[in-house]
Amino acid sequence: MYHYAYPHPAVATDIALFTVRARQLQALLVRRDHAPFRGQWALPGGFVEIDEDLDSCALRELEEETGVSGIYLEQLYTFGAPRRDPRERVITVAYYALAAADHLSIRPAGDAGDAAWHPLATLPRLAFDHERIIAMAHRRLAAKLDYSTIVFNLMPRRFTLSELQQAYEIILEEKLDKRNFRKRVMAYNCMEETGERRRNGGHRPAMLYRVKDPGRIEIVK
Amino acid sequence: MYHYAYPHPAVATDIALFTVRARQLQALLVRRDHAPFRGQWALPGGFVEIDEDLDSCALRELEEETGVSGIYLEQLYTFGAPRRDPRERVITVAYYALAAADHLSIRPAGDAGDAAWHPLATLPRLAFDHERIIAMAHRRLAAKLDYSTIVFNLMPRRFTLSELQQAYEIILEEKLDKRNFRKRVMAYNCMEETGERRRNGGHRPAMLYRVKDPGRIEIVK
DNA sequence: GCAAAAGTGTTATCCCTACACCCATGA
DNA sequence: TCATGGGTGTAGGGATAACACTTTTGC
Repeated sequence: MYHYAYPHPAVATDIALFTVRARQLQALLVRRDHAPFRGQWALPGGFVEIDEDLDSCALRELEEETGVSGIYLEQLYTFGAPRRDPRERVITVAYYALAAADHLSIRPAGDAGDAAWHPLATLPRLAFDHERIIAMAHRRLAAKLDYSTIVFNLMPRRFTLSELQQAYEIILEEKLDKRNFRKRVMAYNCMEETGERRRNGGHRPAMLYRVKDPGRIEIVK
Repeated sequence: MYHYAYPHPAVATDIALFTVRARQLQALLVRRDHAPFRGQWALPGGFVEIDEDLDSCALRELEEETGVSGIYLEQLYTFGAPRRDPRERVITVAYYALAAADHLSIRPAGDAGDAAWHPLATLPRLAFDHERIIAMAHRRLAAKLDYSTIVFNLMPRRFTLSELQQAYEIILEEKLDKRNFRKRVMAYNCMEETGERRRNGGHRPAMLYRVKDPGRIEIVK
């Protein structure tokens, strides 16, 4: 037992991990197998350990509950309404994360009985205030597309310009002009041709690009 | 005594309240009269009560420690490095706030033995990681000037366009062109002439403006 | 009359937008 | 040969940036 002279809230992190799959923006959800909200879908997340940094907690929880690691992660907002968790006062530091859909192996483990991608357009009812967290993360991501190169965190190692454009269109929920789009992303000067092309059905193969320096992502514009 | 099966961190809020005074961006600091960092300057703030919303906590602490109320407040970032407070694990949800310098009466009270404005250019050594919080709040404020009308939260009820321009210049740390500036803020269409002018030394008096709808602030652009 | 800030328009440049056709492939 | 997505350039319009002189006051 741990005791304190004043009541302390519990602190957790929750992570909205996004990817673009099957031409949809999808979030990784886990099915809860404890009360409250047992059986319902929720964001991966959990309580902060007493000697653990917040970012580390988010990464650890994501790894434990879903097997996902090595992704882009950014703090989003802290939600602390007094009754957002029926058990006790829980303040959650929400994060959002981005990953490429390809060979990201989802391994359900830990608290989570199940982990799966869900399109944002057809989310089930979520536990706690997790719909709000996802909505805010989506807004933030869409805003960042306009002034940063954050989008490359959603792309696989090699990708075509059409795939990149699709990612933008799916997140922003609007069509973009192909020629203007290409001019713009080329001006970022952070991609290079691989020289290889992808053959993909009955049409001209598309050039595959890669990010020049995957670390130096996030330049504003 | 309150006890828990697992250790719980303490949760606090800290508030970086900015104003523009004497042609400088200044932050409101309080002098600590308890350990740790006794006698050093710090941001106003304190622990979240168990049934209290985070925003409410920030407003309450600001009021208790400085007497300031009725201002613009926005959540900034949550800082939770394990040893940022030597007493126990304290996670702080940082806010920033904006106020007009005029008749904002500072009343030192509560935990704080003293409260005073300090120019960001000449901050004393601060307690905890409060320098980082102020630096991040300044960056956020500067960024928001470019795509919102947040600046009006720093202006008194009536102000001149030169004063408004000075606020921009002080926060952005760059000179702006007078004619272009006026075109731009007039295009926001959220100010109106009061009809009165301010005589202020040996030159032509300046028109005083007011914000049309102080509530409807924050429109992006 | 002189110093000092208030006030006021026009022009050039750059960026963004709109827009249509040929190319390489698989069936 | 036809259907499909890949790939390319230019011209017009709107927004932004650069720029200088007159006005009103206090001393």
